[in-house]
Parts: sequence; structure tokens; C-alpha cells
Amino acid sequence: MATEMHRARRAPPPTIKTLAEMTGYSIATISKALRESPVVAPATRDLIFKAAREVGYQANARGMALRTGKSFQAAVLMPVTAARDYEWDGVEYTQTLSGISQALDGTDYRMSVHVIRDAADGAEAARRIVDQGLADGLIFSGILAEDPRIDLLVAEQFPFVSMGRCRKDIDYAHVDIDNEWAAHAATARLIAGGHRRIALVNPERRLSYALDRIDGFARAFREAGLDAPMELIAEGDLSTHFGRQTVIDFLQRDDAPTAFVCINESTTLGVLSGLGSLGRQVGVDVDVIAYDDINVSAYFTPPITTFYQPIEVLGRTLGQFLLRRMEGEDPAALRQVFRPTLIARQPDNLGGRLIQS
Amino acid sequence: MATEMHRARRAPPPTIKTLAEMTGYSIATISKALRESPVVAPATRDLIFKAAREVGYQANARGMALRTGKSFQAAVLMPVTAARDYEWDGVEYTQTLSGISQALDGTDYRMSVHVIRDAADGAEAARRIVDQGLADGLIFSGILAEDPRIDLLVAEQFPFVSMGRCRKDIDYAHVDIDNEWAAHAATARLIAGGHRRIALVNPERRLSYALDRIDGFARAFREAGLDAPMELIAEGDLSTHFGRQTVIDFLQRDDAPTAFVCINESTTLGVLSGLGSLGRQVGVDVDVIAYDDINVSAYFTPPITTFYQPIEVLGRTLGQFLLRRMEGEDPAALRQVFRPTLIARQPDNLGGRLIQS
DNA sequence: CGAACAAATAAAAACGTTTTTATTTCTCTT
DNA sequence: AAGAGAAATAAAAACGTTTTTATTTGTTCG
Repeated sequence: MATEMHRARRAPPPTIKTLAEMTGYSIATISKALRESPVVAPATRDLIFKAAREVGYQANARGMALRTGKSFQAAVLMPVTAARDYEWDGVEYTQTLSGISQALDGTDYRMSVHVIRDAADGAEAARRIVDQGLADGLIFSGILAEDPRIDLLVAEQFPFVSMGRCRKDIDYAHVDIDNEWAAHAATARLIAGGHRRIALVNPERRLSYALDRIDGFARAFREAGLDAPMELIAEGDLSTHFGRQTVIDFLQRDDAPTAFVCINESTTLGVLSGLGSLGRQVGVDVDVIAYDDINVSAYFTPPITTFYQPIEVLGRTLGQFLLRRMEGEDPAALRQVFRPTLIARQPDNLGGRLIQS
Repeated sequence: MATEMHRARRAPPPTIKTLAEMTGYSIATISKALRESPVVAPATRDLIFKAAREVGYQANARGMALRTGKSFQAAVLMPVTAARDYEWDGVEYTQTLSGISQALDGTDYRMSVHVIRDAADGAEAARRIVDQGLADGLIFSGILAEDPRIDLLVAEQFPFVSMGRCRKDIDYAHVDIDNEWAAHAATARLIAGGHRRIALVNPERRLSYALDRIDGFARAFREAGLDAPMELIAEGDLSTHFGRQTVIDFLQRDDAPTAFVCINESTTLGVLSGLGSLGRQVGVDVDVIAYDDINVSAYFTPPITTFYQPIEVLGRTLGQFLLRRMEGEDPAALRQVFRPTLIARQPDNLGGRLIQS
């Protein structure tokens, strides 16, 4: 008996042909019925649907793909830096993917992830996806001030949604965080607290949102009638090491900053580590406001005041927009910019220096 | 002129038919030549390859897929907990995906990511992938002591590689971290440092590697001729909150632990946060050894001694194994268990209590 | 009553491959 | 020199759909 147990050859899954034989209709009618085409009689349609349910018919994606030329794939470019031993990188992407996948749930689309190592790699991947029809739509982030991917995809009329905006005035679907606003709010808060020497721990300037942040930073000073300390803008990757190094460099200046605005939690951890090494106390000697990406700032020592925006929501919006874009919706209608919320975790008076407003 | 500029209809990409017309051979010969079949004459093959290069021929994945029944997709199940506001979750998955994608680079396979919210969801996803032929192979983690996915896939003879081992004695391809060894090493180190009341901050016991860690923990005590404090094993999700709560709970016991072995960096951050709140100093009042997943423990305050294993390497191995498994290689040959390396970051003597060995 | 038309369905073609089967051409053997 | 066999290639079928075109059936109207 046991030797007879070789796995029974799984019955081939039902196709429209199976349904045609079952119902006596032709495969053409089956196909049209399943797609709810108005040319097939309602009674027939119901009959065919019943048969389909009965045998658990599932359209074969490969057959559909070949015939329609679509791939039923939503591609996502996931950036991973090549930096060795730097593994914090891209941590928030899990949430992004989760959100996108939620939006895709229940549709015919699957999510395929393409890992890219730098901007050039990303442009290449986009090219390949368009040329080879690897996907029907594309989502990507890390938008450059002048992003070749946006130019390419707009020119090719390929559906996409970007997480972030470039600096060109083109119509394209996007989701973004209001970085200008957040940087302004953080900076203004510190200025109101009496700070004048404020450092901005920022990503590389070719990234579009780096410029947005600089804009917000500068505007806060301008509105206070002050000159913005542009020399206190540090540019680097978003690593913990970069945060730490920036603190160590800046604090040995003659005119050292008394506060830091940090780009993300990874750099924040580095900044705290650096301050700790130098024996400076957050909230006493120096103030820190951060942008919170994975929501752990509450557990830093001390807890840090942050701007927070749940990334999964962004991801979900990205996915929803992409679906609509793939349906042919006008990109001009598909844009949303989120304002993160302030979570004040340090004593409200910013170490005793915040002027009540 | 400008109005004439509507995007020139992109020339349809070359197919084997194009090549057939170019070379005068039949599409059958073209197909065989491109796949380096020995039945086609070498001279012909070269000619055809030349033509293919000339027009930049790329096999149409959809055509191949339909004919061969393969999908050329390597599926990855990515777990995301539903817990709100807990975004650290799954951070190490970026690295895993990066590793897998590296292995797949240059092959015909693409990586598709399926987000799962819990174990049941994962089992369902696996079922769907097998039944609908959504992928040709599968990678997943979060292995349970008795994992239905492994049973299913083995029974269906579906190629897969698991990150982690279940507790059943079956042959299947896998990659794992030697959790028993790591937990033993960490515990033994603390015992040697004079600790007797050691807490293990562990995941839920239905996860296979939770049991491995308990085994290692217990063995360390047994080898020292001591009874293991099984009541100091905390079980929970891997959140920062859980780490913090565990410390707060345990330290108000009569017989409170003097040391903590932590499962990952997220819980570690929580543990440190908890200790900070209670005014305990790491390395003085209490010792902590952690398992390092995203390599930021160096920046904690204070830096924490960890066991470290670059996850990207695991990911790469997972991808390589899956490729070989999809080629039909025996799963018994595809198993690798990595031993993380100890990175001692606290004073070597564990707060003055480590007995020189 | 039969032509014109509409409605419903069927047949056939197509998407781009791979694979099975058939045909042609050449070389060797006897 | 005819026949067998091998080598090279061609033809055809198939994978599961969708779409275009064709056919059948029924209804309306002059």
C-alpha cells in the first residue's frame, strides 16, 4: 500500500475549455461571460459563473498575460545602499511594501520588487521594466531633484507613482511627505526656544527632498528675521555613522550648534551616540528634533521629539494611486502630500529655553 | 512640427519570428538555437545568435511562461505584524530581500513579494502560490515548530527554501542561524561572569527558533551544574515595547534577574529603555547581551555586546539554494546553518564580574 | 411571407514560445 | 546504385486566453 502512495498526479486545473465542455458553450462565450461582457445573455452568464464556481475556476494568469500583453505585475524599486555593515538602511521599506500590497490585495496584480543599489541602477531598472514589459506599473522613491526615471516614464506614458516629487514642473502621480513644512516647523520650534545655531542633518543635495528641507529650514530663519546658518547643513548618507560623525565634527567648531534637526531615526541614533560620547546631555546642553520613520524614537534615551507619519499609509496610497493610474486615470488627479504630526517627547519647554508662544 | 510630435508608435519588440525572417530559418530552429539545443548545427546557432544580438532580441517572458507552465517568479513571503504603530517590525527583511535579489540577478527569475500578516495568512499564501502556479519556488521565514507550509510544500514537491528549521525530521532545503549555539554562548558568557539569575527575552514558543534558544539557554546552565531559571524566559512579539515591559516586570520580582539575553535589536532597545527608566546602569547593575540584526547596537547607549550575522549573506544563500532547488537538486544537499560572531562591546569583564577563563 | 435587422453564440485567429512530429538532404554501406 | 540511417531543418500543434469575424436564430415590418 505504502509503496503505491506515489503522489496522485494532480488533476490539471480547469480552464475555459473545461467550462465550455461543462456548459456546452464555446470558449469565446465563456471568456466573454466571465468578463461580464454585455453581449452575452444574462441567463447564460449566470450559468457559466455557476459552473466556474463549481469547479473553482481561476483564470490562468499566463494565458491572460500573453494574450493581453499585460504582466499583471506592479513593480516596486527598493533601494538598498551597497555600504557594508550598514543594515539600518531601508528599514522603512517593509512598511511601504506592506502598504502597497494592501492596496493590491484582491486585484489581479502582484507586487514584484526590484532591488536597486543607486540612482543609476534605478534608472536602468525602470528602463528594463518599460522595455521588456516586466510590469504594468511602477512605484519608486528616492526622487532626485532631476530624476531621469520620471522623465523616462512620462515620455513613455508608462503608469507610475513616485514617492516624492522632483523639482520639475511636470504632471505625474505622486505621494509625498511635506518636507518643507516639517523642516520649517522643527526649525521654527527650536528658534522659538531660543536657539540660533541650529544644525540640519540632511541627505545629499541631489535628492529632491533634501532641497525641500533646506527650503523649510531657511524659511524658518527668514521668518524670524535671522540669517540661516547654511554652514550647519550636513550632507551625507542616512546612516547612523553619519549622524554620529556630524555631531562630533560640528561640536568642535568655534561656533558650534546648540540644536540638531535630524532627517531620520537612523541618523538620530547616531547623533545621540555622538552627543553621549562628548558628554553632552540632550534637553540640557543641546536639543534634538527628528523625523521619525519607524517609530522607535520613544525608546531612545532620552525620548526624542519627532515628526511622525505612518509609512504604511503612504504605501497604501501609492498602491491605490498606481491602480487608478493603470486604469488610465489622469495623473494630475493622483497626488497627495502628507503632513506628519509632531510628537513632543522632550519636556515641552525644550530644556527650559522654549519661549511660550 | 510640434503638433506632429505625438510619440512615434514604438516598434514592436523583435520575436523569434523576426529572427526567423532575418535568417531564413524556421521559428522552431530559432527557438532551439537560442536554447543551445545540440540538434541545431553550430554554424546556424552562431548565425542566429548574431542576429539576435543585432536586433537586441529578448525572449518574451509571457510566451515562455504560457508554453512552459513556469512563471519565472521566485516568491518570498514577507511577514508584517498587524500591530499598529510598531514599525520596527521586519526591518531586517530589506537585507534579506536584497540578498535574494542578488542571487537571482542575471537569471530569468524575478522576485515577487507576498506580504503576510500572521502564520495562517502565510499558510494560505503558500497554498495559493502552489495551486495557482504563481511562482516556481518559494522562500519564507518565521518557521514554526510544526510548520504547515513545510508539510504542504514537501507533499506537493514544490521547490522552496526556508529561513529556519522546523522541529520535524524531514528533508528540505533551508538556511538558518544557529540559535541554540548563540543562546548557549551568550548564557554561558554571563554565567562565567558570575550571573545566576539570567533572563531570556524570547519570541513566542511556537516559533521553532524560540525553542532552539531555550535549548541553548538551558544547556549553558546544565553544563555549569546549575538549574536554569525557566521562569525568567519572557515570551512575546519582538517589539521594543515588549522588551521594555519585560524589564519592568522582571525587575520588580523578589528574585530579579541580573542579566538579560535579548532576541533582537528591537527588544534590546526596549530593554535599555526600561533599564534607563528604572535607573539601572548597563555594565554596572545589570548586563545585556543581544542578537544583532541590523547592526546598530554599536550606537546604543551604552554599546551592547552582540552576536552578529550579516543577513544579506543569509538572503544570498536562500536565493542560491532556491535556484538550485528549482533546477531539481536534492534538498538534502541544500542546507546551511550560520554561526553568528560575537562582537564584544561592553568592557570585556562584563562589568567587573567576568571570571577570566 | 420574406427581407432586414438584432441578438446570441460559435468559429477562428492571434499573442510568443517550446516541443513533437515530419520532411529534406546528405553520407555511408553493401 | 539503391537503401538505410543520421543530421539538419521545417511544419504543426500546443499552452490559455481575448478579440475579431462569422454564423445561426429569432423578431419586426412592409
